[in-house]
Amino acid sequence: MDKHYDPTAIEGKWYPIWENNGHFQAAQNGDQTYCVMLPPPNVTGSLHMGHAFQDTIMDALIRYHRMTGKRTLWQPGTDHAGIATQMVVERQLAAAGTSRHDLGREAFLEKVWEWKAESGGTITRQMRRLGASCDWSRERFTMDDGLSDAVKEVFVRLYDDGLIYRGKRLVNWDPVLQTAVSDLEVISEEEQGNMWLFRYPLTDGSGSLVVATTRPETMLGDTAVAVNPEDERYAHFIGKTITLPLVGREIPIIADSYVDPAFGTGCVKITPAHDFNDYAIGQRHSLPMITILTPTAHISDDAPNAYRGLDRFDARKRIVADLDALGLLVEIKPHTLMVPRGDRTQSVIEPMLTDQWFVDLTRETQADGRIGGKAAITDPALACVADGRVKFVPENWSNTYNQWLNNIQDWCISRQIWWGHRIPAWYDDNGNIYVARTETEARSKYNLPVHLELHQDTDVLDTWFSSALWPFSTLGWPNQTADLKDFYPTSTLVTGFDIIFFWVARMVMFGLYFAKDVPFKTVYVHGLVRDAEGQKMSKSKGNVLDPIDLIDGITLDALVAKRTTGLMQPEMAKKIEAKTRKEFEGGIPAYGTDALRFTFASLASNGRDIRFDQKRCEGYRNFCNKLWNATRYVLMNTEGQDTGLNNEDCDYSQADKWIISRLQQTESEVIRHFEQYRLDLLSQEVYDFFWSDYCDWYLELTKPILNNADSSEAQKRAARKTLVRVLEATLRLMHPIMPFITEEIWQRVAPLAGKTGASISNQAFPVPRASGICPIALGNIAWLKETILAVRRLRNDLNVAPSKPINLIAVDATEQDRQRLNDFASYLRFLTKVEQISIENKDPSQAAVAIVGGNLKLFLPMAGLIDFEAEKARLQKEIGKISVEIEKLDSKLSNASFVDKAPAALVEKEKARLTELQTAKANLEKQHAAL
RNA sequence: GGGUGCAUAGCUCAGCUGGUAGAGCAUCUCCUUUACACGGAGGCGGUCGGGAGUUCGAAUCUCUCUGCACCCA
Repeated sequence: MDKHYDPTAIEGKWYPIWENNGHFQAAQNGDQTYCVMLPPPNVTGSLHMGHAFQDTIMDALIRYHRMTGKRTLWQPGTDHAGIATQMVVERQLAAAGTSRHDLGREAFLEKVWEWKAESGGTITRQMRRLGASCDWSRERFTMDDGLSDAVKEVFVRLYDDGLIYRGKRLVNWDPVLQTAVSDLEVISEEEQGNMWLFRYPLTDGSGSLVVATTRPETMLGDTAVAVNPEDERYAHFIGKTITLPLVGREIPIIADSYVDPAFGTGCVKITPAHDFNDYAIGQRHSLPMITILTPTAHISDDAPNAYRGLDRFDARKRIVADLDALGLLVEIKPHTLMVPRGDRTQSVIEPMLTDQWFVDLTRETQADGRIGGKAAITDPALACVADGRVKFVPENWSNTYNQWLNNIQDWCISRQIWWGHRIPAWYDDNGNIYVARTETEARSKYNLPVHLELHQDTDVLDTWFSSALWPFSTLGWPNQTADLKDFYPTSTLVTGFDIIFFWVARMVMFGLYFAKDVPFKTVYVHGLVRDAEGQKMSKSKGNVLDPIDLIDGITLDALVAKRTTGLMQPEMAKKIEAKTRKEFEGGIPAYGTDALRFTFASLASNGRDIRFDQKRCEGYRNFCNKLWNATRYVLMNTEGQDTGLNNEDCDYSQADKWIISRLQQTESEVIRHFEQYRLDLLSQEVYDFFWSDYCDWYLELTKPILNNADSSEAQKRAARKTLVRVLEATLRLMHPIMPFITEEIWQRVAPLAGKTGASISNQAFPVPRASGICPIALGNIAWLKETILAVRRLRNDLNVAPSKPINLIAVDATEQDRQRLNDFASYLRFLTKVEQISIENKDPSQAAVAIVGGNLKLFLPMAGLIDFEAEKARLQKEIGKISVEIEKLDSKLSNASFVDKAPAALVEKEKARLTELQTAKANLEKQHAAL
C-alpha cells in the first residue's frame, strides 16, 4: 500500500464493479424491505452541492439497510422539468435565430428530445461518482411510456371522479413564458416603488374620492371603488358611483371589510381581473371582470383605444401623465411593496384571468353530491400526518405541512408550454370537453360520431403533477405489480424543506388517493447547503461549488473561469474573481468522494442549514488517510501471519478486550444514530472511535506485545486477531458513509478476519454483542490512559524531551494500583518512554509529582534538573484548579436539600469525587511544602 | 399579521428524557519515534444572547426581551 491515501487511485474502479455485479439491485426475496425514492433531478441538469448532500444521506441510509439484510431498493430516475427544460432549448433556438413558434410544436419537441439525449445522463453519471447505490436497472424518466400512462390514468380518473375541472380563474401568469405558473413558482420580494394617489370624481358631480394604488395601469380595468363599511369618512359615499377617468365607465362605490382604513387613503380601486384580493371582492360583489392585458402583458383591446398595444410599464407612464394633465394626480410617494416575480424568468408576474385546469382540493362535496376534493384528497393528506402514518424528521416540519394544507387553494395544473404531458382532453368545435386516455377512447367513452372533429387540448400538465405519482408510477402503477406490493409504501423520503409543498404534500395526496396508502413512512427533511459565509449558493453570486471539483480538485484559475463565465450580470465577474481568489488560494485539492461524503454526513444535523467548510472536508480527507495508514500498520503486522483463523488459542490482553468492548459500544451508538437519522452524531462517533480509541490507543498498545520477543504466540495471535477483526468491523460500520475506501481496504483485510464475499456492500452490518463488553478491561484501560496522560503531562510541563529516558516512582499505591502498575508496565514504559517503574512507600526528594485517582502519586525523579520555583508554580496551578472543583462540590454537598432530594447514587458519586479531589489536593500541597 | 428555527471556545457546530460544558478547525509549545507531518504528544481558550421563573440543581424546561434567518399571508 502507498504511504498516502490517494482517492483517485481507488474510487474509479469500484463503482463499475458494484454496478455490473448487480450489488445495488434489490434482492429477490427477504422478509423486510427498505425503499427510497430518489427525488428525480432535472434530466438535463448537473449535480450541485444540494444533490450531493442529499444523495449522501440517501445512500448512507440505503447502504445501511442493505447491510442489515433487507430487500433494499433505491429507485432512481429523472424529471422532465417542463418549464426549465423548455427554456433552455428556447434559448438555444434564440441563439440560432429561430424560435419554437417558427419550428412548430412537433419539431420543437423533437429538439427537446435531442437535447435530452445529448445532455441527459450527466447527473446520473455524477451520482455514480458519488457512489450512489441506486438500482440503475430500474431507472425511470417522468416522460417515458409507463409513467406517461400513469399520468393519463390519474388525470382521467380524477376527472371522472369530478375532482379535476376546467375553469376561468385568476392565476399567476408569466408574460415572458406566456404560461400560468403555480404560487410556488412565484417569488415575492420587497422592491422600491411608488404609491400613486388619484382623484376619482363622483358621477353626480358632488365630489370625489382619492384612491391609492401601486399599479396605476390597472385602473383601466377598475370596476369599483371600495371603502371599509366602518369608515365614517366615506360612509355617505357608499352606493354612489364614480365615473372612471380616462375610461368613462360608471363604477360603484362599495363597502367591504377587506379595506384597511388606515392604509393609503382608505379608498381602494378594485380591479378584479388583475389582482387576487380584488378578485375575491369582485366575486363577493358580483363585479364585472375586465381583462385589460394581453398574454404578453400589453394593453388589450378591452381598454380605451389610446392605450391599446402599449407595454404595461409604458402604459403606466402614459396613464399617470394623462391623469396628471387632467389634474387628477394627487400625489406620488415612494413606497416599498412586494413584487411577485417568476422564479425562472424574473419577470413581474401578472394575475390573469384565463382558462385553466384545476385539481379540486377545497370542496367538501360536489354539486351532484359526490365527494369533493377537500374530503377526498386534502383531508386524508392531513390525517395521515396527524395519526402518524407519515412522520416528519425533524417532526416540526409537520407544522409547515399542515399549515399549507389547511390553507390550500385548488391546484392549477395546466401550463401553456409544449414540453410535458399533454392534457388528455379533447374538444369539439362547440367547446365540449371529452377526457379520456386517447382520442379513440374518448370517442367510445362519450359515444361520439366518427366524423366529429376533435382537437386535443394544447396545454401540458405541471411537472409536479407527474412527480406526485413518482412513488407508485415508478413501481408499475396502475398495474398491481409485485414491486408495488413489495415496496409501496416506501420507507423514507429524503428531501429539502423547499419542496414540502411542491412535492411532498402532492405525493401524499395522490399516493393516498390512487395507491390507497401513504407514499412513504418517514420524511427526512434536510437543510440547504450554503457557502462558508452562510450565503445561498447561486450562479449569479458566483459562490457555487461543484461537488465534482471537491472530489477531483480544481486549479484556482479553472475555478475562477467556471464561476465567471456565462454570468447574467457580467459586471460581477471582477468581484467574484477577487473573492474566489481570496477564499480558494491555491485552488481546491482533490479530497475524494469519501471525504466529501463524510463531510456532508458530519454536517447533517437536524433541521439546520449547513455552511460548507472546506477545512472540514480537509479534516475528513485526513481521516481517510488515517484509516489508510492504520490499515497499513495492521496489514504489516498480520499479512502472512497467524490471525487466529482456525480458532487457535488466543490470550487476549486487557487492551484487546477493551477495544472489543469499545467496538460494541460504538456499534450500538451508530445503529441508534442511523435509526434516528443523526448522521452527524454517527460520523462523530465513528471518527472518535477509530481515531481516538483504535489508532491513538489500541494500535499503540499492540506494539509492546507484537514487538516483544517475550510475548507468547497466543498473546500475539490475540492481538493480531483483534487488530484485524476490529478493523474489519469498523470498515463495515463506516461503509454506508465512505463506500470506496472501505471497499478497497476491506478487500485486503476481510480474508485475514475470516470474511468472504465479493463486496463489503453486501456484508452484514455489525451487530453489537453485550457479552463483548468487558467492564474490567474498560476500567483497566481507563486507569492506564489516565496514568499515561499524567506522566506525559509531567514530561511536557517539565520540558523533558520525549526521547529522554526517565524513571517513574509510584507511592501510596493501592493493591489494585500495584497490580495494574505491574501488569501494564510494558505499556507504560512504551507509551511514556519511562525506563524503570518502582513502587515505594516514601516520597522521593527532588521529584515532580502527578496524582492519579486521588491517592496514587507518580514521581519523576529529577535530581539536579528541577527548577524549584517553576515546579512550585506548576503545583500551585494544579492546586488552584482542584480547589475550584472542590469548592463547587463542597457547596453542593453541604446543601441539605441537594443531599435530601437528589438521587442517592448521584450524591454518593459526588461524595466519592470530593474525597478523591481532596486527597489529591492534600498530596499536591504536601509536595508543594516539601519543595 | 401568522408560523418555524437559530443565538454555546477565535471560526463551524454537537450537547438525547435537567445531574462535573464537548468536537473539528484555528492558535501556542515540543517532537521527523520503524502506520500516518494528510502525523504524534501537550497546552491556551466558554459567567452557554439579556432578564425572570420552575427546581436541591438549568446550556437543557417555562415566560419575556433583544438580534438574525426562513416560510406563509
